[in-house]
Formats: sequence, C-alpha cells, structure tokens
Amino acid sequence: MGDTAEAITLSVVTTEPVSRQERKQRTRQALLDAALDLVAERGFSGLSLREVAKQAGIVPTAFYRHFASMDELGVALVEESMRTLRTMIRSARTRPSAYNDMIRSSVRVLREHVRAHEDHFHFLTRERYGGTGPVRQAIGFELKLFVSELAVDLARFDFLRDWSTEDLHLLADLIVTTMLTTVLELLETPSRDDEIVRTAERRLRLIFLGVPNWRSVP
Amino acid sequence: MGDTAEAITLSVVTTEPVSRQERKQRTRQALLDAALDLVAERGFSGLSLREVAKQAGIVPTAFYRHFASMDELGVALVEESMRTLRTMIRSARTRPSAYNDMIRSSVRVLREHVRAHEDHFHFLTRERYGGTGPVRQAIGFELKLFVSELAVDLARFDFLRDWSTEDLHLLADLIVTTMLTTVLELLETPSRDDEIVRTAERRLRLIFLGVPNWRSVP
DNA sequence: TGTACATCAGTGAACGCGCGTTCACTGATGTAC
DNA sequence: TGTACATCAGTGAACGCGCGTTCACTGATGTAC
Repeated sequence: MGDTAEAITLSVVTTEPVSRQERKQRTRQALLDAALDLVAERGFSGLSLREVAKQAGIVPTAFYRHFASMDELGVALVEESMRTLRTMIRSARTRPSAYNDMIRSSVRVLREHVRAHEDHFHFLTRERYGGTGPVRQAIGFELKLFVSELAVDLARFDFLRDWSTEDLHLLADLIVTTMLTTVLELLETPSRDDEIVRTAERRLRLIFLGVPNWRSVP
Repeated sequence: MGDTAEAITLSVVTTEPVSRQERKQRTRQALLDAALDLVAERGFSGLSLREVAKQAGIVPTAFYRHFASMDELGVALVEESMRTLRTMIRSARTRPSAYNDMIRSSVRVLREHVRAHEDHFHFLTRERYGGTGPVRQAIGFELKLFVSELAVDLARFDFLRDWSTEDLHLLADLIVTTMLTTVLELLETPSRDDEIVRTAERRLRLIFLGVPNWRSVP
C-alpha cells in the first residue's frame, strides 16, 4: 500500500522519470531558447550572460555548467538553426517536378518553414551580416554548402543538362540570394505573406527565363 | 615689428584661422570617424560612448556637446554613409549606354565606390540586417527609394519600354539585391576584386537575359 | 587698439549599475555494497 | 532493501571593471564698448 501511494505521488508530481542528465539537457535547452528569444531585439552581441541565465530561470553562475562562454552558446545556436534550415532544404528537394511547379513548391516550403521557425531564421539572417566571429563564419560556411548542393540538384534538370559547373553555381547563387531576400521580407512583414510569396515566385521566374538564352562567355 | 612677429607666429602655429565652430565641427567629425572605425569589428550596438570618445581624443562627457546619445550619432552616421551611396548612384546614372556596357560600367562604379569608402558600405550593409531601431529603419527606407529610382531609370531603355511599373520594380529590386550581394563579397574579400566583379556581371547578364522572354502574368 | 565680460568645448571627479567570473556551498540524484 | 558515500546542477556572496550620466569647473575664443 505504501509503495502504491508512493508510485502514484511520483507519477503525479513528476510525470516522467527525470534523470539528472535529462534535467541538465532541459536547462541547456532553456538557455538556448532564452537566447533565441532575446536575440531578436538587440542581436546576439547585445546579449549578456546574466540576462540569458535569468530568462532561462537559473542563476548566472550556473550558466557555466552548460557553456564555457556566450560565444559557445552562439555556435550551438547556429547548429540548432542550421538543423532547421537543412530540414527545410530536404523537404524542398523531395518534390521533383516541372520547373514552374518547382518554383511554386519551393517558395511555399520556404514560407512554411520560415513561419514555423521564425526565431531560427531571424537569428540566421541577422547574424549572417551583423554578427561577429565564429557565429558569422559558421553561417557563411553553411550557406556556401547550400549553394553547392543546389547547383548539384539543378544539374538534374533537362534544360540545364549541358551547363558548366561554374554556370550552375552562378544560377544556384542567384537563387539562394533571392530566397534569402524573401526570408528577410517574411520576417520583416508579419502579414502579407501571399504578396511576398508572389513576388518571390516572379523573381525566380524572371531568373529562369534567362536560362534558355544563356551562353557562358567568360 | 612686434605685429609682424606675432602675425608670423600665428601663421606658423595655426595654419588656418580655426574659429570655435570650426573646431567643434572637427571634433564632431572625429567622433563620427571614430565610430565608423570601431563599428566594423563589433557592430554599432557593440560600441560604447566612452570608447568612441576616447578614440576621438576627447573625454567621455564632452561627447554630449555633439550628440545627445549614441543613437543620435548612429543616425548621423547613416546620413553620412547615404551621402556616399547617393554620390555613387549619381555617377552610375550619368553614363547612358547600351545595356551590356551599362552592366560593366555600373559594376565598375560599384567596385570603385565600395573600395573608396569601405567603412561607409561596411556600416550600411552590416546595420541593414543586424542593426536596431532608427539606424536600421533609415537604411531600409533609403534602399527602397533607391529601388524606385532605378525602376524609373530602367523605363528609359528601349527594350523595357512596354514593361509595367510593377515589373520594372521587380527587375530593379532583383538588380539592387544582386548589387548588395556584390558589395558584401567585396567587403568580405579584400583581394580578388576582378573575380567578384566578373561574377557580378554574369549575374546581372543572366537576369537581363530573361527580359525578352518575360510576360507579366500575375 | 585695449579692456571687461560672455560663451561654451572640453575637463575631471563622482555616482550607481550591470557586467563576467571566482569561489565555497548545498542538497537532490546516482552508485556501490 | 537499506546505508554510506560520490557526483554535480544549481546557489549566493563577492570581486573588480567599464558603463552612461550628473555636476561644477576651466580657460581659450568671441563680443561689446
């Protein structure tokens, strides 16, 4: 009977086992979430260790149980945000179709993911240009990787079969830049999604219209 | 004799008259230069009033003789940088030619101006996305104005005569975004100007190649 | 031209505050027997 | 299962520091007569 009562109490107070490392992981995530929450207003370089800890519900000194410095937390934030970006890219890639549909579905996927993870995209776009040190570098590196992957994807299309690697890279670069602009517009303007999506589609359409006329002259 | 000696001394010690307001103006400019110098490393929000004053060679409290706050200095910095941007736009505009030459000469003007005023462009591009408050807004506003002006310029070309205002705006938008990307590349990479310029030209060429095929379908 | 007074850019002491970081600690969770 | 000890996430006091801002001041430049 005593045992049963204890078990019930346990299952009520703590719905899960909550091991020590599980708790630690949760606090770590709370720190990441806190930083992501605060970063939108003043940029990552404007955050202080103390306010992030406060927002996460721990004392400043406990911060060091999870990260050696704010910069280390920043890099973790890049990794987390990049995971979101890669998820998006993967779901955009697994929809092969004619290129007009491709533009539509790609932009749609972009909008959905940006809206579902605004904070991640906010962090990435903001720190891409305004950030400093390791955070900025990490983002730049991932974006370049993204461009290269897109170039490979583009090579699969019939109408781009005989394009050189360099030209495909140029096209991919232009597309990614345009997509980034769209992300910034989505983040800056809370409503008017349809309008932004339509403009994004038109931009991409104009870019692809140049493709048949392209001749790679150095 | 005494008068002559005095006059000579004056002309040696102080090469110019240096009125009080002239000195003030110089200190103000020293503050702007100091901020522009420091901002490249850590972004405007990372600057402190004290270090800007120190860099300018005055005591922190004297800062208030020129600006009420760092934000006010920031806005002055936007104005100064925008003056550089407008100068560039004007010199790009006064070279009417065929559109292939136009691409070349525009990109060349861009490179020259970016290299001649790296700090201004650094400030503008960085604060465009990473900045906060009035600084960011001021830059966004000017860029939109720039896009509209470019759209008007584009309308003068024969091959764009029958394009709608909306379509011209789309094209101008795409061009400005591409130019901004080029500015960022120039600032991030100290050497390799020729390569960046070539890529920029190819991007713009690809965009313009789509123009003859464009049909404005909503 | 010379004198007496006004202006005001720049000075230097002082303030209270939030910062990052150190340190010894607490007490719940985990482990060995 | 019960006990004794180890681990370690989180605590709280304390530190020295640079911050923005206030205030009374200094002394060179400017102005009135």
